[in-house]
Amino acid sequence: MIENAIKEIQRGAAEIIDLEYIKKLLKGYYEEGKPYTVKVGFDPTGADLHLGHTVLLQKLKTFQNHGAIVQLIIGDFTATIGDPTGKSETRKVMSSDAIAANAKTYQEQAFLILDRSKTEIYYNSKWFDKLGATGIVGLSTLFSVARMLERDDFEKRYKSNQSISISEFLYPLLQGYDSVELKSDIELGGTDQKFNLLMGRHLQRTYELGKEQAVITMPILEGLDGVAKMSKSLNNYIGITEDANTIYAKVLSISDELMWRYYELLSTKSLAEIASMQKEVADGSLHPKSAKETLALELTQRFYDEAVALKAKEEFDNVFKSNQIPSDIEEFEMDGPVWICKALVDAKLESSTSQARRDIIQGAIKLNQNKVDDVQLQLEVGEYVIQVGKRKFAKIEVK
RNA sequence: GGUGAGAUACUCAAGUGGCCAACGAGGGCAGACUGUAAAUCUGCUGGUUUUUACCUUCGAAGGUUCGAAUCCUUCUCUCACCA
Repeated sequence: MIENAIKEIQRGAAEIIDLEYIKKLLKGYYEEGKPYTVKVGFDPTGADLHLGHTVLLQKLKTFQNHGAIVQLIIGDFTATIGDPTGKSETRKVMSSDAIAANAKTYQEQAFLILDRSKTEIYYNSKWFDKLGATGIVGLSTLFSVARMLERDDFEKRYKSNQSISISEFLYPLLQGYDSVELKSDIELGGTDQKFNLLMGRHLQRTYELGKEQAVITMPILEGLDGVAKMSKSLNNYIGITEDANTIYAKVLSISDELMWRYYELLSTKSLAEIASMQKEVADGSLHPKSAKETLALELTQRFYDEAVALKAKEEFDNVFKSNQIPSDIEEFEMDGPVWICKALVDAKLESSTSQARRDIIQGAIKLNQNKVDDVQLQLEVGEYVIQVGKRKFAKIEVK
């Protein structure tokens, strides 16, 4: 049982620090019924979850299946500082209302995966407000600048002459202090969080808690382009609240290589199953596209249900295999006659009439399935289905 | 506090008085080919129904000039070295 649990926990993990401690916790649970805690932080500056976040959530769910209580931290205090991870330099100071709203949407989305009854929610302003300036200065004496600069992000930025603000040095300390306050047993995060996670261990030792949290880092999921990490700002993400058709279509658009990565990190199929599919694709007995369809169905189904997922597949096949028009497209009404470029902008298919003009010249615009080649075309009264490229559609009624 | 270097479009980066809506690369979008995949090839990539034209843009504000991304002044920000 414990062996099995360990295997599930190790799956896909980038690095596990102090596996022995995790084994001990599992033993404690299975032999004596002792619960243990797994901490995870959430930065409330953005609340829309995408598949990249679910890698972490799935792992937390695995822990819940094996007796863990998840400590979900809403970093309302740390949000005022900004995590230096990555490059984001400027971040607006958030109002507490906005943080509360983000925290709420975050929870709604997170509980699509997590077990609510095994999750505790904390706002870290609760202890940081109490800590005060003295406490924070005290905290900052516990770590040296030289060690802080060992951190990869900082080192790179320092060497490439980019600015690092003092407050950013504070961030890892504060995140680590959360672990002291909650006496966490395990903390999870992305590989880019490793430094911050290790800080938790360092501080727990300094504060003599008598234990040091184990740390598990999960790989950062690549976005749809297969290169950069999945993120909303790069627009290479699959949001978990997107509609079923979109999720299905986006999964199908990833490269074959990336598909295996997604299988490993997102699918609930066993590693053995995945390996055998991989083999079948390699020897030609399974078309890579149908492997991808299976994945797309699984992921769509996770956030909806089987019937909806199957419908998404059917819709997709209709549109792209048989070149039909999607059944559910946005409709716009406008007064005629209307210039086609203007209509494209009004239907939100193009960002400007100049862009629309360029796309017409390139033959990217179709009107009722026929290519448009006249930039000056006026749409007279009637109903039209207008299309940009392969995937953007709108229905326009000219009055 | 002192000295020096720098800030150009989504990113990197050329341009040091008119040939600049601004070289090049990446990214993005579109076309061909496909499995809406990848790879490859091609085109586009500030805005505007004046589209071989016009308008706005090179950290900010002023100034010089017929003309400024380019010269001058002040300011803001970044970095390096010294203290």
